[in-house]
This record gives sequence, structure tokens and C-alpha cells, in this order.
Amino acid sequence: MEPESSKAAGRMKFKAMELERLVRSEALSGCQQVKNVETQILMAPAGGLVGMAVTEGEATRALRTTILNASAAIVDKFNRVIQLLSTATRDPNSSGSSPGAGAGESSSPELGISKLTLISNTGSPTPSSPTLSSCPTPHSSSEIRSECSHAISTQVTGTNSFDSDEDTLPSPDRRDPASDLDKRKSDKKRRKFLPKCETRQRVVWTGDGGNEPVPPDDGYTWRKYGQKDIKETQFPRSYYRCTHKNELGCPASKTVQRSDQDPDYYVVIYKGKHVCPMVERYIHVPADISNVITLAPVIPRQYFGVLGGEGQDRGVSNILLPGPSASNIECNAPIAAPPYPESTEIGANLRSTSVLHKPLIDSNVLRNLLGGIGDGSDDPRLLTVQDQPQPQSCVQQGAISITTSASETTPLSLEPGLLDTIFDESSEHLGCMYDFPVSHGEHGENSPSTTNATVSYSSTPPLPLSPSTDLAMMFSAGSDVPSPFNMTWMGGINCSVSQTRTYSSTCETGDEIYYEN
DNA sequence: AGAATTTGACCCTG
DNA sequence: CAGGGTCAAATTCT
Repeated sequence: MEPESSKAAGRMKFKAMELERLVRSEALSGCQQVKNVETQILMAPAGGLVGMAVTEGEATRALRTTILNASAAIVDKFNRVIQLLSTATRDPNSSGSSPGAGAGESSSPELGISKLTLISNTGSPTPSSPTLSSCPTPHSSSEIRSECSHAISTQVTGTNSFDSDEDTLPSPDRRDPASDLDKRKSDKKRRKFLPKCETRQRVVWTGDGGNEPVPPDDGYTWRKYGQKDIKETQFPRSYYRCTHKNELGCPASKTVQRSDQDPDYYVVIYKGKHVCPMVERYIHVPADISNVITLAPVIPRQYFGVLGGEGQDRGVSNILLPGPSASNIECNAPIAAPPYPESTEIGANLRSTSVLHKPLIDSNVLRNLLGGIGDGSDDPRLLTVQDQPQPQSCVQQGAISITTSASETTPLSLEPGLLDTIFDESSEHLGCMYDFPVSHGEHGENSPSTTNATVSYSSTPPLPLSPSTDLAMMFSAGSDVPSPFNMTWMGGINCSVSQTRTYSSTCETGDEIYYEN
């Protein structure tokens, strides 16, 4: 009986191996295709994407952006598949099986290193499946490997090579000829280079116009341990490690460098994962933010996409390009947008284009609109245009814009940085949010003039925007928070998805407007 | 005084 | 050997 069961087990094992090999092969070849697309886009004439952002039409640019975003999405999927496979092969129950690889496989998984690298380490890909090294890329930042290749690779003219002879100038004080001192020094200074580890790259938009000395806080405490002028870049790169490195042995570190092309941006590369808790230094944002929420202006869609810059094929755009390690490149921040108009309180959901005052919508009613708890009114959908204390009259002369907004706060227990997931989930919510038609009141006409589906989130540090969303982005901020970019979060991310429609209507004080949920 | 940052030197990798 | 990452003394900040 034993031989039979072992036979069956062997067959199953073989099947599993075959399957895995197949998936790996598919994933890798698909990945290579994506990579090729990306390379072609990058190498395109007119200086690649960056140049095109300036010279080509909006449509072309949008198309290219779409392709790039699609690449990112695909690669992300691949990575997930690969990660799943790796997890599966890590299963202690199937230990020793090391499907498809034997010895080579077992060595890599616990490192949690880049998903795609994992594959290349398996040692026995199918003959047709390209190895990682066979995925050529001239662009290091979007390497298929996401090992510690700190490829900010901004490229701008101008050289700061003035420090090149630094090493050749020995400091007399430090260059003690005493050999034991030298020895001690060299022992002390022996580099503790970490093994290749996972990096996550992030582009942070500060919108500060280059004035802020440091990029926004990301919730962890860091100790700066170095700064370096990087060749052919305008701004130095700063090196940080977790403050708790010594006491808790937290291995996390990061490098931060301001983008040459747009000083509003920082490129932050994270290395290692925190084993220390995030310090709760932030104001808590209540789950129900409808009372305090401020609607910041919608950032027009055209400000999403690839960064503009010099006509280089390895400019900042390179940072943003979704390479095979796209899941590690978490965002595609908005291009610097023109000054935003003033934000409007959500209490002023009825917004007039022609009068100065803001008719109010009771926040309880608003909550009802949002599917919240009722306030005991007969019909929560009924809104009555009310006068504000001042100014005196609520008579709307001519058309007014009625902006309705529904939102849903989705507490997501995610670690910072998992933007893709957040927006994946967001879009699901969008599905249910999309329809909340407004029927007009007794007076005037209601016709949707604009519809903006918006995703808003509140976070500190500011979360980068998703490149894949086709939604206009709206930031929300509490009234006690001065800027949409200074919103707060602790641990999770309160992600609100909302749709805003603007209607034109004519109404007067006392008019009733029905909102249908 | 202790923590954090700055900065030149040192070390490692390609 | 150049470039970039890290170390650690010196300096600044709190």
C-alpha cells in the first residue's frame, strides 16, 4: 500500500511542479513583454516620455501613460502570482519538495526579496522562460530586480564632481600611521553592507515648491546618518535609518532625494521593513469625518501622469515608470498643478455660482445621504435650502450649482505604502457609490453638468496618488488641518471614495430639493 | 547632557 | 578607479 500512495503523491507532486513551472513561465514571459513595451516607450524618440509630455498631444501622452499604467498593473499581478507561488513552496508541509528547483528554491523565499528575483533563483526555469537577466533594461530604476538598486537615476545636465578628489586628500589627523589604530579604525569602519534586500520606491509630492527642507513625514522616526552629493544631480541624497535601530534592531532605512526636474517631488527609497511600532504622533481622524470634512478642490485629471522634464530617457519619468518591480513603485504622483482654488466646506454642498452666500445642508441630512444614521427627520433625502445667518437672503438669482456628494470612509488596515491595494479596494467601493441620482426640486431644472468621481484619503504622510485611477482626486482635510497634505492617519488609512455631481438649478429659499440615495 | 545632524573619511561594488 | 553607501567625530539642536 505504501508504494501506491507514494506513487500518487509523486504524481501529484509532479503535477504541481508542472503547474508551477507553467505559471512561472507565463508570468516571466509576460513580464518580459511588458518590460519590452516599457523599454520601447522609454526609448521612444523625442526624448522619451518626458519630452513627449511637452511636445506631443494630450491624447498621445494619455495613451502612453495608460500603457505604462497597464504595464504596472500587469507586472503587479505577475508579482502577486509569483509571490503566491513562493508562499506555496514555502509551506512547511511541502518542505523539501522545492518544486521545480530542489536546492535552489529553498534558499530564497524567507528573504522576502523581490518577487521576480525569486524566480530567477529557482535555478530551473523552463527552457523557454526567460531568466531575469534576460530581461534587458537600460533603466535601473525599473529594474526587474528590486534589490537594493538605488536607482534614482535622475539625470540632468550639470556636474557636481567637485568632490572627486576628496578621497585623495588624506586628513593628517585621521591618517594615524600607528598600525593598530589603523586596524582598529578599519575594524570599526568595516562596512556592514546588508545583503540584497527588498526596496520600495516612492515618489512623494510635497507641493511645497521646493521650499520644504525635508520630505513629508511618513509616520516613522528616522535618524539621518549621511548625505551625499550624487553625480549629475542637483540635490543631495540623504540617508536615514530607523531611530530604533539600536534599541530594537529595526533594520529599516531609506534614502531621500529631491527630484531635479521638479523640486516638489522627493524620491524615497525604503530598504528593509520596520520591526518597530509606528509612533503615534498624529491627530486622529475620526471615522465619521462628514462634519469636519472640507472639500478641497478637485485636481484635474490631466495633472496625473508621467512627470515632465528634460528630454531625457532616464529622467524622473524613469522613477515613475512601472517596471517589473512596479509593485514596489507605489505611485505616480500628480504633475505639479496650478494653484488650486479655495476649498469649500462640505456644509456648503449647495454651492452657488452666482451668489455669495452658501446655503446649508444639515450635516445630519448629509449623513443620511451617505447612508448613515438617521436624524429622525421625516425624509432624510429632503433638503431644504436654508439661509445662512449671514448674508441675509438665500434667494438664488439665476442658476446655482448644487454639488452633491456622497462619500464612504473605508478604514483599511494597511501598512503605509500599499497604495495599489487601497485603490483596488477603493474602486470596488466606487461601484456602489456611482449612482445616487439627484432629482430636482419643484423649481427650476436640474441637469447634471459635471460629474466627478473622487477618491479622497486622509493620511500622513501624504499618500501618493494612484496612477491607475481614472478618477479625479480630491483630498479631504479636517477643519483643524491646514492643508490637505497634512492629513493624518494612524496605522490604517481612511480612504474615502465619493462621487460628486454638479447640477445646475434655480431655486429660492424654501425650495425643496430631493436627493435620492 | 543627550539627541540629532553634519560632514569628511573610509569602504565596497561594479 | 569612480560613485555611492556607511561610519563616526564634530557640531548643532533641544
